[in-house]
Amino acid sequence: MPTKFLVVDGSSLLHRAFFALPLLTSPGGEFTNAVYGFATMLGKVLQKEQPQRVAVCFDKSRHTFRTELYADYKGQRAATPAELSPQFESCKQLLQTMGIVWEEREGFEADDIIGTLARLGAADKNEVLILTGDRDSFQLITENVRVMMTRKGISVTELWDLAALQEHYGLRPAQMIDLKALMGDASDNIPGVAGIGEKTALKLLAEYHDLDTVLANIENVNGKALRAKLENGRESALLSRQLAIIDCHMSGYADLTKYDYQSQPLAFNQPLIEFYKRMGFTSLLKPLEGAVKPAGKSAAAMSKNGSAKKSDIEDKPEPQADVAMPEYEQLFTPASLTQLLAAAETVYLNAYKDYFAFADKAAPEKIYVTEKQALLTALAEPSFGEWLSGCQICGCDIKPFLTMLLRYGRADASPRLIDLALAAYLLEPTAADYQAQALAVRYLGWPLLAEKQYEPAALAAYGIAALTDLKQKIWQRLQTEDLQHLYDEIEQPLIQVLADMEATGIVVSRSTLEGLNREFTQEEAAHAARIYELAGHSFNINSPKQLGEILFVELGIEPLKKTKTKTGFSTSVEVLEQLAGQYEIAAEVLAFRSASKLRSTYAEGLQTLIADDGRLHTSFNQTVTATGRLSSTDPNLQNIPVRTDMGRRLRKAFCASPGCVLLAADYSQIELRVLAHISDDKVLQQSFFNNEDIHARTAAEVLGIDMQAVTPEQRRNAKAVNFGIVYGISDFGLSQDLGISRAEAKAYIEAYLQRYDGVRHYMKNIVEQGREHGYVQTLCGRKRWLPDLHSRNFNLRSFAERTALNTPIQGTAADIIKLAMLKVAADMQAAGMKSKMLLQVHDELIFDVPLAEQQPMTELVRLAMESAFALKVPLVVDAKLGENWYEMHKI
DNA sequence: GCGTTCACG
DNA sequence: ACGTACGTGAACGCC
Repeated sequence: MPTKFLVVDGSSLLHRAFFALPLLTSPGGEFTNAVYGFATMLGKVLQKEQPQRVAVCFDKSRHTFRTELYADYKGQRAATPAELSPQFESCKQLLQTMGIVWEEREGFEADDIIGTLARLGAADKNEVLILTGDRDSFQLITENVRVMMTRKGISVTELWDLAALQEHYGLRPAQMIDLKALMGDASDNIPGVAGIGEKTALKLLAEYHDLDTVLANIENVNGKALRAKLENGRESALLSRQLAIIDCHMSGYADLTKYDYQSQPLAFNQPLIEFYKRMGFTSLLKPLEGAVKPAGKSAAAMSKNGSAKKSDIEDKPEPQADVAMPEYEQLFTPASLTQLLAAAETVYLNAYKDYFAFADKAAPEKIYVTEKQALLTALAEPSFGEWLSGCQICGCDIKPFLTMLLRYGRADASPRLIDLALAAYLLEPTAADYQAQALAVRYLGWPLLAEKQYEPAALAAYGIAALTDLKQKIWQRLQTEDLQHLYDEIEQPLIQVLADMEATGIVVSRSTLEGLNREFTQEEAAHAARIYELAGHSFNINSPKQLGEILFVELGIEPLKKTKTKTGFSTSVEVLEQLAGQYEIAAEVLAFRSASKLRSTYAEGLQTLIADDGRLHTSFNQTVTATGRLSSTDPNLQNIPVRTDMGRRLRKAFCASPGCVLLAADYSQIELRVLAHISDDKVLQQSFFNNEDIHARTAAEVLGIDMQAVTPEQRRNAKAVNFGIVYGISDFGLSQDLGISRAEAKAYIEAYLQRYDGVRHYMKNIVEQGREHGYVQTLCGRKRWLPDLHSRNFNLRSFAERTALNTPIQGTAADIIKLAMLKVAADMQAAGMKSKMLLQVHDELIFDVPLAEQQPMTELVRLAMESAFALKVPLVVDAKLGENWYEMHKI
């Protein structure tokens, strides 16, 4: 029985599929159309042909032996679209899950590997089938080698063998090379003979059989013009022939057994199911309906009728059950860790829950795991800290470990850091998970784990095992995406600064919070009592469902709005505010809610997180936001109330250390200044050069009046418009914000854009740019991918367009303050300041400052922040000093 | 675990 | 005609 060997041109098929199908995206936002097309085509052929061996070949880079021969080979070819490039990686993941081997080699094209494999595979009367999207491989056809080519997009495949070639071209396979040598190939930029196309070339080959004979008989060729063309094109034809010949004798492919392929029913290939789910290929999961699952939760569901429910497919990815865990040694006295890893220059670190896994990069198979408690004890060992400070740590999200070192014993620690989570964040800032296991799934094609089934210690070790390959892959991607400098110059150095801030913490007065708690509780009770009185009975005011029922059913108030899911009545502020004038109960609910929020989230909530040192140690997350901002959790110290006085009084609890004051330095209008720079809008820029009241100026411009004549209300409206511009304005949004009609809002926006022409152009250009590249960028080059700019869904597309407008502005502001933090930290160290940076609140930095350093710190911080980044307009910083975060006095 | 609400820039 | 402002995190109710 002869073997059937399927050899696939991966590069060609992906290109084919990419251009044939609309730009599809996965739930996670990755482009998927090419992979989808590839998967369906490959699936069909595997099904139909049942090959015993399969190999998929890819082009490696543009540089091949053909470009050595002829620099312009494929020279005119457009760059691979940004939406396609990442799909090659996804495609390789697909192949891995299917157990299919793929090949690529520097200096060669996919065709050369295909040719080599076809030659070897066809030996001993075995059969080879080449699946491709172009005609280049026709020259490889023999008795035993056939070519299957996709046509009409990807829906139809046609089979080419010796007979088909004879019928269509009247040629033998080897003559296909000569055909190309004569007629050239526009898509590969093979010149051929100028002025000779397919018709003439075929005629010549019919008469003279091959190129050499044609060239030897030029004088016999009919037609003077044609003879001249051939004479002039002789060299070009010979070169073209060289370029057209596929190299069928590459080394290293002799062992074909590595391509042995075992087809597996989808239901038994959990990694493939995960992959399809991740890609959103629901149609490819169809075969699962009615299929029997191998094991796991769904067994019970199937026992009744023998078929899995449809919901099994639509559920979240079901993780793989049986993955081999690496071996590791659990150390309960990790002082020995110092000895075990003492010689390591780079240490791999992976934390999972309260377990920390370590390994020496030079011998990564030896993994040690310790529990957090044991590690904390070990921190007291001087040698441990010394060793750590001298080595390099590589892992995912290293900051919590560093903060721990700084907080518990090793205040001097500053190891060099390679944080793959941060690197991956730059590549895909909207991903949900940057743990090593998750990155291994996305970047290495590892199967999704059923984490519940494993010990945390084993999972910590499992992540370690991925780090070597992840480092390679992610660094490579960082280079090709041109994001390395953001990692080197911003994110990586920021780790240490943030860890210092977290370890330091901010003093919070428990007694102040307790006092406020009593006050808020009283306030809350008073409003609750009045609400029950008005309602006629008591109920849970905090339940939007119960409240809606009381207001809009029992009391018969006309409902203004439904909740998003349309399951109930909306009781949001905007609704209640509209009702507050007419119904006392609405006003009371608003007051109740506000007191309730201040009590539960702040007065009580913050107290639970005060540490033994009397301070709050927040965590700044560096990989959460889509724009590059930081976020803060446990507790969130970036949303401490400020807008109402009642709430603002919470800030009295945030105090300077003894003998210190707090210094707060915030950027004035940083986002509008960034907009003035990016849009190059001269009116906006002039405002900042003149240090004007920016909102008053906007009102004056839009209304065509004098700045001095602007009323407070006019200024307020203009402010809303300025905010709207930064957010990616819509007339609806503005009308909601200002409580005006859409028509009025629209007129306002139009008037604004009349005066701010640069902004109008920015809004248009940035969306176009995003559509073209697939992403938008900040001034520092931070990227955000926006596949929905191509969506045919109006909603998704509009959202993406507003995001395209906002992200460069918000993200650049985020870049700037990060740079400022680095500069401030460096300058403080250089000046030997004892002050401490405590908090970052997006456009504001808070410091703990010894009394003696008030003056120099204020100057240092202002200077560093204002000079952190050179925009076309000045950056202006307002600074304040005070004993606590409430009483701050401008300086 | 998800939806609603509301605190911040 | 579509249904909307950008970016977060925490508490709470409810299933």
